Amino acid sequence: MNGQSLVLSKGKQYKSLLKHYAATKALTKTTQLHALAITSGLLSPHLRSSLSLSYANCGHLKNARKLFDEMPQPTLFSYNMMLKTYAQHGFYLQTLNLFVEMVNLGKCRADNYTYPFVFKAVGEEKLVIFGGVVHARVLTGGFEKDSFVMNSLLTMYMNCGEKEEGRKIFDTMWEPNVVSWNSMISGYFKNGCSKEALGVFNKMMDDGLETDCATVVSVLPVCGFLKELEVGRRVYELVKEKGWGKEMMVRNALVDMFAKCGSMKEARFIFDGMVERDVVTWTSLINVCILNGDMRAALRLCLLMVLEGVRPNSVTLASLLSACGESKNLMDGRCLHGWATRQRLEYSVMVETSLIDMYAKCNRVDLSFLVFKNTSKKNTVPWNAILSGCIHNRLGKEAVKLFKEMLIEGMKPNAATLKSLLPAYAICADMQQATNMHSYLLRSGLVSNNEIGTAVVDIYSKCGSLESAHKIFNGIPNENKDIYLWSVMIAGYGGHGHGEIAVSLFKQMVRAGVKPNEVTFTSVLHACSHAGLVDEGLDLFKLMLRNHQISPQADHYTCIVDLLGRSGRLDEAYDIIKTMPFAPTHAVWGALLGACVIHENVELGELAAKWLFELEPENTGNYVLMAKIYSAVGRWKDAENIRHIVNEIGLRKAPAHSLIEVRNM
DNA sequence: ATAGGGTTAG
Repeated sequence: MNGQSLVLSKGKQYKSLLKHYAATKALTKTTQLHALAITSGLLSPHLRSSLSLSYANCGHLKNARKLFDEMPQPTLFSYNMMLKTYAQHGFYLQTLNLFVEMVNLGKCRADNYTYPFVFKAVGEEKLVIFGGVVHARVLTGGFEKDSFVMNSLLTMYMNCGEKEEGRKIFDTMWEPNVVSWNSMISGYFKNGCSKEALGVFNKMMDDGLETDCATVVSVLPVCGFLKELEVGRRVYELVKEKGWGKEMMVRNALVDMFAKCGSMKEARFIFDGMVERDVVTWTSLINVCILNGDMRAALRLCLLMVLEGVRPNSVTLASLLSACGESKNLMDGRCLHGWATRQRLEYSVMVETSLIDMYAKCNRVDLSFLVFKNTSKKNTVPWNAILSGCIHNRLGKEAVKLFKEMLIEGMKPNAATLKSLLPAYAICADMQQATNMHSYLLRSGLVSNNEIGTAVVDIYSKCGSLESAHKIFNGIPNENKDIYLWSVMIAGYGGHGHGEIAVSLFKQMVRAGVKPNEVTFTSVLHACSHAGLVDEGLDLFKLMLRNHQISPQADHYTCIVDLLGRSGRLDEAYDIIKTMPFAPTHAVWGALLGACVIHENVELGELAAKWLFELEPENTGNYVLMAKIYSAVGRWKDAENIRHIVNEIGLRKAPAHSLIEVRNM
């Protein structure tokens, strides 16, 4: 054997070895062979290609790219493999960069394998403009009949939020297959068109088209969202008929669908019938408990999950943490924070966001900031969370400051950012800042968004400029005036003592065919009580009680007690409290006590105070008010006794809680 | 070698 043929046979041997290493993801062996190839001078372009592929499969992207770059003329296959590797590992921008390099430098023509990787990356990065350019290349390149290319193009548009474009691709497709149909279902659902998604599925069934596992996995979340239990059951029948019930994904989707449709029995039946359960199965069931408000059961399931050897992921923790926030359950929230740390999940964006949100909702925004400080700040979601956390704790100035920092960091605010931020300007009530923000919104074109428009009206009202608020209100077309906008405008006038205008706006709203809800009634009753429109308020309250779609809440009773109490009709106020269908809250008794202070009524004052001392024994304000009544009527001794209690509470109360180190949990 | 599916935070 001469030298030449020895090299060739060695090269062949190495190539087949690398094929094996790539399949078994043997990184160490790949590295060893790489070194051997260098030292023996056998590193040919062909071997580089095999080595690159092996590194790629082992997940060592750096070396894969290095060897790729060392190839004098990478083949189309090598390009495609590199693109695939980047796309599979979530390096979408690198995918697109390499694609541009490959096409623009004229190195290779893209083929039917290239485009799906590219469209995947475009869809994930939501670069729809770029996607359109690649779309054009697909057409000029004559790929419009390739089902893989066209399906990936369809999904790309759906992932970019362009459902109309996606639909167009589907409608003009040469031969839509089951993947195309499934993509339409999931695409519509992702874009908030659940009805259309269900329509696509029904059409598939009616036309007797081919369906598969992915079809049912796509349509089941739609059934759950729409609470279409009957359709969900039909899908379950289909699953049994086709024998897809062994698939974990199908079973998980069934558990979730039945749970969301409120059929715990069927959800449990599927769950219990599963021999193997993964983290998604458990998370789905945990979510069911959370939905039912049973945190203890949810935590018990966590324990069972761990005992079965299934580890939680960031979704599991995010669900549990957000439940703690909703129920102001700081204790469990902190334990879960510790669990997240031990599971090395605390630096996942989703967990960070839920932690920020949970602490803020538990009124511990100091801890939210501690978590936020350690986030990467490259994602808008944690920013939005800390902004809404500030708002929840009425830290308007801090929110505005954070927003400015966010802009400086180069973050792009989205609609959710502004929704979180805008109440800050209403809290600050600083006209200058509000005007600046308004012009920012006008420039960004976001004012046309209904929710944002409502927020602007609210800001101007809170800043005291009812004229500006009303001008914007009038500028919104009548058919776009929804209940939120009306409520804000009514509350604006009510808050500044213009009860008559508030009531007349309320009547206008009803005439315009917008049904008042609990919030509108609170606003208008509040307006009446501020302006002393006692009978007007009583009439509205009676109207509300007669309207059976609206259930009177504690807020409404507080308003009406305040209204009657301020005008001196204390006995009537107490009569109303006695008719309440649920236990009066501290706010209701507080309104009565406040009125008793104004009108120096000892008897009812003592009654209200008795309840208040029981409901919120630590609130010194109640004792002070009662002392005030005693002093006013000359019962100095009683007043003195109560002031004494206030001092005792003050001494007993711990000093302001110190910042607790979360990291030590 | 290439396309579609399950839990989820602001």
